[in-house]
Amino acid sequence: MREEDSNWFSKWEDELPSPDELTPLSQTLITPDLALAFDIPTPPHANPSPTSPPRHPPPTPTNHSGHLPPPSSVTQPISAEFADSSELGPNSGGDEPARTLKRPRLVWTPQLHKRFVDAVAHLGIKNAVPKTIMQLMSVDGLTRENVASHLQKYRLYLKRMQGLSVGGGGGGGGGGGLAASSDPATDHLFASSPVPAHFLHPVRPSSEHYLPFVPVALQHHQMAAAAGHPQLQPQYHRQVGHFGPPPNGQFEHPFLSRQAGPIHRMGAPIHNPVQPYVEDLESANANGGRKVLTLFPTGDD
DNA sequence: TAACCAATAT
DNA sequence: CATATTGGTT
Repeated sequence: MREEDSNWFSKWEDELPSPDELTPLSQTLITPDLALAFDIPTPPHANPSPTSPPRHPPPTPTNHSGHLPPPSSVTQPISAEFADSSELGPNSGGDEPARTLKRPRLVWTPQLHKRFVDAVAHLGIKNAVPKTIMQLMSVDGLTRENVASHLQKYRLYLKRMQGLSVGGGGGGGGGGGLAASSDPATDHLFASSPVPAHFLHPVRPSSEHYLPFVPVALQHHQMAAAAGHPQLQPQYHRQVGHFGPPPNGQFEHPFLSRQAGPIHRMGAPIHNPVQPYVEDLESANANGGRKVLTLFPTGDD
């Protein structure tokens, strides 16, 4: 019985983006093929999820007297764009059997995960349920199932860490480092994002959340952009063994490959508290020789 | 009914 | 191993 959650009325606050800003979902995660297949008109209103009309989030604050998140600082057009354009099944024509189309596995990139964590952190453990998280993330294409699955894993990760920091004895080893990266075999993606401190106990009312968070999403019809660009995020399914060598010594990540505009950093703190993200050398070896490089341009967001 | 969660399957 | 999918509850 977890029906106790009925207080969130009080919280939520204006932190949440107004319904209008919220759910601009149209960020193009839908591949052109998919869109066509689904008969999705270009205009906003296309949610691939056949089971979830994008409706306003829970009880919308009757009166948002306040303010909502900054208009849009750097609002990165976060889109979980899958790769598309590419070989299709048998049917060269590709004009018909759209039904029964399966989406490619979603790849949780550090960026996406970060958004995920931010959303969870801002919502508070209590309200951090798949649906809400999904809505807050505003990442088009993201489905509740996607988030639910990831959330499950994330919770396990948190639990593991909690048990590790204070327990004692058990296992020996380890060393506790609290926020430090735990074992190489345990964290992959999760370690790349800071874990909100208060993820275990009910968020203290006094303690508001932190971070500004910018759920806003672009309102551009990236459809055109996506169509024009061959690939925004070709993350079909490719283990990150090691990306090709920098063509000219310049990194080019599939993610930031788009958004070529004047990116200004809002009130960026002088120092970036973000984790430096260092990779352990021996740890990789201990795992069996599989070194996963999850490096990323920490310069985003 | 729809959403959550945990377990299971790919 | 990371996600997706399913089953059982609420």
